[in-house]
Amino acid sequence: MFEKEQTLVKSQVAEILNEAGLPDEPLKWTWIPFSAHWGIATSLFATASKEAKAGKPVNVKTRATELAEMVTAKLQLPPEFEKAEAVNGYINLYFDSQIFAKQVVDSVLQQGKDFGRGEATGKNVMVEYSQPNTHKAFHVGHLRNMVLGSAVCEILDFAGDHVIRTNYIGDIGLHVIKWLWNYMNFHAGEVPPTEGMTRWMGGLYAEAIKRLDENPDLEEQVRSLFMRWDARDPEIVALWQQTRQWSMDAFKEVYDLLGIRFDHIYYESEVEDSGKEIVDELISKGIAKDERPEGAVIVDLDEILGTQEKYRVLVVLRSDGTSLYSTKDLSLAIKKFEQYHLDRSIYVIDVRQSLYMSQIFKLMELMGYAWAQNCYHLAYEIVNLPGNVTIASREGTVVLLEDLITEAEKRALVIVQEKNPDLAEAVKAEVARNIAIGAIKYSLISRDNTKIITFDWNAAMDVNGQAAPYIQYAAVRANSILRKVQFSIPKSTQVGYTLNKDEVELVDYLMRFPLEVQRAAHDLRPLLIANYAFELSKVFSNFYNNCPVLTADEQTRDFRLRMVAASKQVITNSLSILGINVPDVM
RNA sequence: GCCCCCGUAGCUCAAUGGACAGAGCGCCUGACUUCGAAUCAGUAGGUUCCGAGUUCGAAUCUCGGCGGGGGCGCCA
Repeated sequence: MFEKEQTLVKSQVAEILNEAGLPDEPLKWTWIPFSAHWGIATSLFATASKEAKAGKPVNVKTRATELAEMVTAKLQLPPEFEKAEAVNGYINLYFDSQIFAKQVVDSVLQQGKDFGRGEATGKNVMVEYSQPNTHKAFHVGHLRNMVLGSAVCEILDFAGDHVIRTNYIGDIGLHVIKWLWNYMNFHAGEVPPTEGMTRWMGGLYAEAIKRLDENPDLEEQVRSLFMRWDARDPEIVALWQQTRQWSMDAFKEVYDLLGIRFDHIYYESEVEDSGKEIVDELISKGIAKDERPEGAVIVDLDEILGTQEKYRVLVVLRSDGTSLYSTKDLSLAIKKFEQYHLDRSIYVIDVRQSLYMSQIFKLMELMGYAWAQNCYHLAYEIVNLPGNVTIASREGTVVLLEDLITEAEKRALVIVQEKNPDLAEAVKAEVARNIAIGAIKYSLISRDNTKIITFDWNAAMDVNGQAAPYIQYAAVRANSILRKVQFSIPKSTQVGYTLNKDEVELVDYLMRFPLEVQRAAHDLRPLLIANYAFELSKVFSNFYNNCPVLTADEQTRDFRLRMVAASKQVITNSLSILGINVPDVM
């Protein structure tokens, strides 16, 4: 925002340095910290350092101070700037509070829900996330993927990319065959209950694992069932289709509840055959070695690339000719680029698959696909249970998603009941849902992708401190003020009074949102938005406590009302790209 | 053995290579007749795991340790 004014001043500074015959060193501009006013700043250490390296006998620190003083003395500030200061080798350029505050608030209110949206980049970016396996249950480990992936999609979209949100359903593979085997032998004809379908599906899978662990001889039956699937035995295919649909129906409920959506859904089963064709191609090209029947079909990446213990060996087909995850992923990667004209393909997958992902990408490169370098593995750490216990559906150490959400809603409802007992029951339920889901999502997003999250019931549903409900509450309070004036926001006028520290800080934070969006998109880190939303809410809460709006004199009241409306808007926008709703009351 | 990630206040975590390392929780003390106290103000809490190096400047980059976690041929 205010790029024109900023660019003008920045180029002026560069010109002054240039005219003084100083080395050309790009300046890095940041915000001025520790100030009741706001503006932009840059240090001159880099320039001074370059001078010193060029042989000039200067002390970098004192020279930077000198330069900063020289520049600020010569600078012709545009009227939008209040003053320029040289401090400790820094140039601080202060904005004129009145003028900038008006501009910031005006643009927020003009742009509304689009405030912060970046210019269209014209880039097609595919983000694959969620990737659930049918015939298994959703648990909190999957939730991190969903929440992260979905937020990344919304952030990229908001930042200006054209995003294709994709899901990749694990609807076939050994786990499905094991489930079918258990169903056919011990649960033939049963149908899932209408409530808790994923629990039932997951339960049957865990049972299959248990039976097979207890009696390894039964593995033979599973293998022969896999062969029947491979031959597309009609009975197996029909049963598979039926049971797979049960899972898909259950998934849809979860996605709807969490407000998660997809533009395209791929299924493993649809890329299985084409994957095998690619394996044949790899063999004929001499990239893959066919060691069947004794061994599998493998690609020795280290041997091909001349690396050592880096890319290792990728198995692309089982020795019995059945497909693996890799078989299908090869085909899918190609299909994605063929179907959409992708500039970038992002895979949101947990960090344990880092080697595997790099193998797939590298193999694509070896096959001659130039786009391989535009594939990116967005790795995130897993969610553990207390005591470093890994969540595993086969171990039964899972916290089911439906249980988590149900419990969170229950707890949220108790609080709503206590804080706001007069609300209609339906409203209470709606509010509780927004708070519960917001709290869960925020707890997963407000940690960096590389950090392991230890799941804890209380932490996941935390409604105190740095958590979604705090942020939602700030927006709700803003909304309450606006309701008092029937949501009639005064028209834009000059700011006719001196803004205090809280007001300046509030406008400062409002202004930063578009930049935070770009940064979060660039780094693929929703955490940055989560932090920003909290900081903004905190600043707004300060403003709320210290700056009376409705009882102020007219001039003050009018601009403060506009600040309140703008704050509500930006808080809402920032939570919105994290997939968190803001209720009207709570 | 090779590779990746993490290590910051008692706990959970932040911090585009920049000015004084910050929040939340917890502890203690205050503020509701006041636009909603799910709030706010204040107190206390640090050898940023250790050691070198690069740099004008390092929690951040490089190297070497220590501690924890993960990955490495037919699971996904």
